[in-house]
Amino acid sequence: MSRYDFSSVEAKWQKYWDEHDTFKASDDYSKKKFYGLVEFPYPSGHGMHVGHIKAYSGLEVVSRKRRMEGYNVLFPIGFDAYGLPTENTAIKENIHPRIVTDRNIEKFTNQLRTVGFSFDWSRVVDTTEESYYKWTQWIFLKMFENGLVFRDKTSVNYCPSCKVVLSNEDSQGGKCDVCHSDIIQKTKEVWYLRITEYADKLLEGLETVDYLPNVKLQQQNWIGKSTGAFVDFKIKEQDEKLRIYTTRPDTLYGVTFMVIAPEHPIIQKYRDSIANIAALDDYKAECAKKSEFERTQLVKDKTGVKIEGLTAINPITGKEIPIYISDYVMMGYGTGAIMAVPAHDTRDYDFAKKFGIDIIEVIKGGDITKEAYTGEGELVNSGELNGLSNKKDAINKALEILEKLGCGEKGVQYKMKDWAFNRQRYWGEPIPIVHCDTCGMVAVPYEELPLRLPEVENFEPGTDGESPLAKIDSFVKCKCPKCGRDARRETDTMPQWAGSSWYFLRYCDPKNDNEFASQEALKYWMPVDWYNGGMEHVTRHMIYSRFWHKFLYDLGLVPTAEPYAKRTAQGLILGPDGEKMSKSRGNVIDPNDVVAEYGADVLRLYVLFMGDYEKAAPWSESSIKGCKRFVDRVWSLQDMLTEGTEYTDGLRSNFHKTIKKVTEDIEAMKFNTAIAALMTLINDIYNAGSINKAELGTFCTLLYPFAPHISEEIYNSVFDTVLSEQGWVSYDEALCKDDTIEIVVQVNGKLKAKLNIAVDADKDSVIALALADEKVKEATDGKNILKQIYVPNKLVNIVAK
RNA sequence: GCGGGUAUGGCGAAAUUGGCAUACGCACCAGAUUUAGGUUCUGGCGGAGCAAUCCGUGCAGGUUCAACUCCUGUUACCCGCACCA
Repeated sequence: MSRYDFSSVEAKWQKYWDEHDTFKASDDYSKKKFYGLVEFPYPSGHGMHVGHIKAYSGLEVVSRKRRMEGYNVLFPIGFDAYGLPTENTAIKENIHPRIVTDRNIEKFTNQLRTVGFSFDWSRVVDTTEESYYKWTQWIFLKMFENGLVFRDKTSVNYCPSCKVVLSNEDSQGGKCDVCHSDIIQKTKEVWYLRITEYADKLLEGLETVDYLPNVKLQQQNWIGKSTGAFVDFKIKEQDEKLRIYTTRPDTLYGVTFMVIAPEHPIIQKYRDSIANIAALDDYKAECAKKSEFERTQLVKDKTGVKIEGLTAINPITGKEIPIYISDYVMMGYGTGAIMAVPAHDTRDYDFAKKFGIDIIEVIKGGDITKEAYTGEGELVNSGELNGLSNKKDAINKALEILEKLGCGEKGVQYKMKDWAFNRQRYWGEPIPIVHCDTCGMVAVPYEELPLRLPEVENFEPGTDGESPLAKIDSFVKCKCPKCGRDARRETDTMPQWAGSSWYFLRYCDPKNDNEFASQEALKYWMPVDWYNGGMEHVTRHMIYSRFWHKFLYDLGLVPTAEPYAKRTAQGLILGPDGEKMSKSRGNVIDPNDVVAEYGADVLRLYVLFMGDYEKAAPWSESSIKGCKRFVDRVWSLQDMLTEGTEYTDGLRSNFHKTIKKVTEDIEAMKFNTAIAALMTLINDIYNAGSINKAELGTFCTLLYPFAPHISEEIYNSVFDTVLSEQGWVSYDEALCKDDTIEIVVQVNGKLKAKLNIAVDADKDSVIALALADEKVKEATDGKNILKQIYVPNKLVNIVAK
């Protein structure tokens, strides 16, 4: 057999699949279905790197296997094409983002096709197409209609480099998600989606889905539900109450001061009666200047200013308590005010030490002269709460007292905040709202959707966070849909997460002009049976899309409460240097180069063989050669081909075992060991010296999900039929076992001998055989045999002393 | 600081979940084929030792006939959140 010419074979089968619609999902809703979803890419100008290939290869293998198992498979792909990098390229090269997007999508498409992924190319979605974003706007208006959209003027995350307002999810770690600049806080009126309204549903829904434990946990932590109490403290000098949130109302007797955020409105309200208002203003201004990063670096060194002129009264003890402002209390969480219990909270403790405030122990167990005690213990110095040592009981009792006094109640808080939903940029979906002086905010009528993105000369954002759309008079000036008077259009656009929040629904029915997808299609295809993607999206895209989905579910527009039944994640491919792949490090591996040198099958095999699918692993230029050799050895199997319609005796159990292993490993995403099993099998075949037709057919089938091109080619040349149109192979559990088996004989746990025995031999005969062994005799000579352990088909252990 | 994870040959990694530690691949060594090899094939390959044997899964203990696997403690690295009251 001549050398394997991978490039012509791969091109041949890609053409065949394309022409025969091999991977097109059928509209026959009577079949059993499988919906496998991978995160659609953002088509950047750099093209894909091998990390994308790994991300898609997992479900690619599963999907190919599922089709052979008789499922109607939906395995779609699309492009999440709105976003800043495209717009920045457009500005730099002075061309329209549409052109940049089309160019990039073409590049990505070519790359994906070169690798031979079995996507249904007839269902491609592009979030920037009118036929798609029309429905993104439509869902937004539904939310608007249902009170989930609002505007608020508060402190927001702002990226000075990108010149946009960012959501909390987009500014994790105090850095901009797009350009990694430091985020600053700015007071601005922005749009919000009321995602917090769905916090409980998002949390509860996690109980019903099959996500990786890690994915669930990160979402739980991100939502960050905490239960506690709101407590009202009277202000001595005013007819006013200061409301705080605490998780430990049982420590109320230990409160020796209070802290409110520098931005707390009560300061403005009573500024005339605060003696040191100038000092408070100065402190507040200083805090505003600090970046998120600086604020978190100063954890130990607490700062703050005492308010002269406002004093709180402890509702339970009646004691007077001073109030401070400090930046360790955030306006964005709870009520922006806390009761400080320095004896039992490390932050309050640090603050009290610095400002010389009393520290009163109310929970026994620690040494509060040294540090705050945050553990559990018996309550002391706490009036009627004294003696309680169970935390839960103490909290309930405290709540009871507060409720009786009418100055407190149970409360729940979430770390998750409402979703800042607008960006001051061009390349996004226009927000379909009109501002009318008479009617306020008015929705663009549904029949006018899509509200098209207008043509612009200049995509540069304005200096003070103003969208480029604001400069287009013809876009901005409009009539109010309600009253017909002159009005202004909203000029901000949606964040890039909008389009990806429902794309999996569109795949079910991508060409529909009347609905975002038909109920019939949704009922059949949803939920997504298996979703695979990156860990970096579990607290952004996944939370957002689950929120949109749950909203649509509440309106009766989608059939399932959760969009994804199962979610897994792939590990990163690191550069050959072990560092994260990035353009700046220059360690990016281009899949096109790999395909050109080794072929698509080798690339596909290698990204799955390199290690545990869920773990990060560095790319190795030399290791990939092992996969290349394997593919060449597969090709050479044709040289040892013999006739035969059944497995030969010497290889029968090897084949059954390998079918079982590969079948199970694919389901468990253990692709590396599945491929290793195929390598072991081919070594066995080489040792046997020949392979018959039946065996080669099975081998090609097992290899097909991983390396479909060479599998199709060999199978086709041997059987003259097309492998991708055949079924999956089965195995017989009984035939996975050999007739005789090697078991281990140990004496006192140390390996002494190996025995070949019949499978399922009885205990007595095996032990007799073991005791007869020379080495065993030697090791047990002159000793008492205390115990004989026999694990069937595994080992014998003789315990002797 | 809190939460989660990982640690096994020179390297990437396996181990039926308590039962032969290192499958499979890379690298390396030896032999064969080849005019030649960044080809192919065969064999070897945890450490020490001539050997029998001993030691060996981050470290220290423990449970067990038997521990990479379970328990206690500890160290290092990675990821997520981070003054969340």
